Amino acid sequence: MTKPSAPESRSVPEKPSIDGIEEHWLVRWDESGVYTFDRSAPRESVFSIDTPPPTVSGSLHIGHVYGYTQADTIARFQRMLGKSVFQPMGWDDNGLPTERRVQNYFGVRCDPSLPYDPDFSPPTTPGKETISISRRNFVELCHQLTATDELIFKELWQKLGLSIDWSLEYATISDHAQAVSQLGFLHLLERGEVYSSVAPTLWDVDFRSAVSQAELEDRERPGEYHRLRFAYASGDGSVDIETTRPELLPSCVALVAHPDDERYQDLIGEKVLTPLFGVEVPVLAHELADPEKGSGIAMICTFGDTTDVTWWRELSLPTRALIGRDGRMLPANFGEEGWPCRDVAVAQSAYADLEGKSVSQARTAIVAELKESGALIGEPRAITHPVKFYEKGDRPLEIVTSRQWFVRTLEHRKELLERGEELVWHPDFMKHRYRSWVEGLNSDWNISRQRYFGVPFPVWYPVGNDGEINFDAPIVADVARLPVDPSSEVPSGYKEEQRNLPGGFVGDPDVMDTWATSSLTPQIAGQWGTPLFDHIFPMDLRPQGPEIIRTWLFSTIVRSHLEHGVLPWSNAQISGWVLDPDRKKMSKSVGNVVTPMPLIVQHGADAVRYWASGGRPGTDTAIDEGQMKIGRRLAIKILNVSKFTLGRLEGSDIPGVEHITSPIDLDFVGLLAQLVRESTISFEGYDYARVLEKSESFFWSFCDDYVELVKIRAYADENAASTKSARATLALALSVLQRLFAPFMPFVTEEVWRWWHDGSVHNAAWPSAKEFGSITDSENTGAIFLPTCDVLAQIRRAKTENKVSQRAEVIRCVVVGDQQRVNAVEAARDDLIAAGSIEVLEARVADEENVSVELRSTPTA
RNA sequence: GGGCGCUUAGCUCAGUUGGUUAGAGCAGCUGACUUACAUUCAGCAGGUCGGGGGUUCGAGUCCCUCAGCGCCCA
Repeated sequence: MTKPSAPESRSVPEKPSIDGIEEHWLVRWDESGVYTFDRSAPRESVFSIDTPPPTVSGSLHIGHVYGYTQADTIARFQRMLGKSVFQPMGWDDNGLPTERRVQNYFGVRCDPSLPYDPDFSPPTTPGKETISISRRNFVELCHQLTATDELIFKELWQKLGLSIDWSLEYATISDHAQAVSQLGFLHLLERGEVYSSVAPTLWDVDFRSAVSQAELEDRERPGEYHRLRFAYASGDGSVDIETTRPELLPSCVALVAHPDDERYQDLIGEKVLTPLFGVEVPVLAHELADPEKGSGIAMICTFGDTTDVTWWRELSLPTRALIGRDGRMLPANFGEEGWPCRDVAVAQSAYADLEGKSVSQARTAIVAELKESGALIGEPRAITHPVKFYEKGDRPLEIVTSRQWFVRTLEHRKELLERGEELVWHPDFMKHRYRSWVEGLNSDWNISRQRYFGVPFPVWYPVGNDGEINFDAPIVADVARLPVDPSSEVPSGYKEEQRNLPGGFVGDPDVMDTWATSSLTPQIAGQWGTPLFDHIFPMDLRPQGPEIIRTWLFSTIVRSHLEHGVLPWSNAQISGWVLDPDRKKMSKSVGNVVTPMPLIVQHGADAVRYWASGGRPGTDTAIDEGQMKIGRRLAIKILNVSKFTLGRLEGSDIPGVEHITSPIDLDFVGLLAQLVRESTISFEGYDYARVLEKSESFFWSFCDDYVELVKIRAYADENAASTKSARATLALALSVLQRLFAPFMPFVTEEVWRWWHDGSVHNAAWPSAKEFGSITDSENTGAIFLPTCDVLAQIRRAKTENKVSQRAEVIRCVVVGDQQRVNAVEAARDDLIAAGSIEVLEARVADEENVSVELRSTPTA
């Protein structure tokens, strides 16, 4: 612990203020490296935190302030416990949000077919016409824009007082991060944990990119059930199905009903003909067919939704894919292999109306055809149903068949569930979110994205002499060369001239899903491969919001499990939502998103942190400027009481704990010891909010009761034991309270701490029992101080009720009560007399409990 | 459809393994310029703890059930 400085170097400002202290201490902290991680610290004395880096292209959000502050209180507590705290900050810049922002900000579009233009510079404001630029130019703009965005974010985190070691700053699109990401990929490839395959893929037709299960969301959309009549292949009867996607009829491969559905028992195993196209398809049974839905029998198409994919896979059905990557109907080849039908000419003519049309145009067209043919029974029936969307997309997802890289997750489901149990969740119930997500996984993790600003796959593929690309034998990059860009670099053993030619090679054109890189933040920030990594990994804490459990938290566990065979962190602290002042969820579309900087400027960082620290893990909190005002008031009170208390200690040495001898002081310090003990336990259990609440309540009692009781005594004869006792107690309590508040209000506590200490409060030791010498809290703790406070309150009440000043003199005060109460009053007699301006104080034992107060002059009421 | 969480004073929230008369802050009201602080201090008032049922000597707390709100998964 930092020793109090010599009295002569103690300096308490005449008129202390919290204005300007933030700028002052930010500079000093930076200069003196208060938050610098000690790389020499052994793992057991390190506390490492894996904060998910924000996407700087996103907007500054008060939710970040909320969660990051909560994690920072833990970081600061651990630092004060003596741990070397590894708390880096990064920027998650790769991926779609940045691409979109660059497109809008500069008015450009990436066209990978264009050559690089070294002289290109974007217009200062986007023009009317979108400018097409090469991939490399586009990526350069991404870097350029994120660099400026990063500065704005960094300023916010610093202003908020996050105790980050900025020398560890990282970005998920840096060369280092790319190398880590590619290395991680190659390791998975080597072990067969990642594979490429042509498979049904969730596809956003606007973004022209694959999307993973984790990026899906259901949206309720209006739709129409169309009742279609399928004739039996035997020619002997028909069955009606209902579908919201009649345009997929030409890619129908089967009908399906629930195995227990009595209506269709006889039909299962039979064949039917699709209307218009005359394609013979089987009627099958599967549990996922919902008897309640539509007519209870559904058509399976390749592919209308994810259930189709499940049926297709589990029932081993053929593929007749008709939706292209642009969302338009592809050419169909009825009569050719894989496209059987009764009459090719009829089928082709029916399809001619659909080919090349968008999904919705094709629907209109086929409905007209079906109507005409009589296969559409009745009018379409309007319904509302959940439709799968890419979370950032505007049109329903389609499912296309394409080659993608997948990380194996399904076969590790059991182990991943066990990892979820092994992780300590704060709050505990958040683990259900993880469990239900893992249990509901229905596909391996697709990590291919057909985008530009991301980490490329470090592989090429050989092109055979026949011009066929051999995807099964990828040429992997040498580890020493990472990061590589296969679109501009050449695999060893080849020459650039051989690119895209028979006998040569092609580079993998895709980039990785952002999560494929973001899931490696421990490895990126911890500089995997260097000794640092072993000092910080596995990490201690992952703080994050609840909305990224299925993405970030999950994918990070997957990577750590597959790569290292351990959990990436031992604890996960899940914050709640920040709601707007009316307790509504904030969203851009509603326009109620609150940006944090103005709040920090107006109320001060300590005040905003006070508000954020009041939100318990997993608990939603409304933005409450009232709470921030209370926080500000608390900061000012800390300032003032520190000034006052230290003023009492001026001109003398600060007496040590051994000078605490007065009974009420001993009792008060016992309560303080209790507070410290409980606070430490709460903090160790990640219950920072309780620490703040308890400390705050104790602090106000310290100010309003203890200080009021002893302020006269602390002024009295400097050499008297009672004076020394009061001064020692004041000093100890102040020192402890300043440190208890330090994780929450780093600026004001640093300000007041430095008035009497040389080092930073943030490097000071967390208060502990040993500072209290032989004074401990026990069952009887509070037996003197608390009744004394009660008596004092009764005296105050009498004065208030009689509308006189609190300084008004009491001629006579009689306290009656049990023996303990009488003992307390006797023990605190001198302090009570001083604080209450009492002339005669009597205390006697009685069955009843009462305080009678006789004032000198009672005003005529 | 399955799951999780929440519901306590006008507002925002505490309330630990069941245990005196359910707490705090804010807002409200009434007072006091009290030499650290009026960015203060003292005091007052305000609740059948969402509804119903149960276990118990005793339930805000445990169990069942219903309702509303929020979220997760399918």
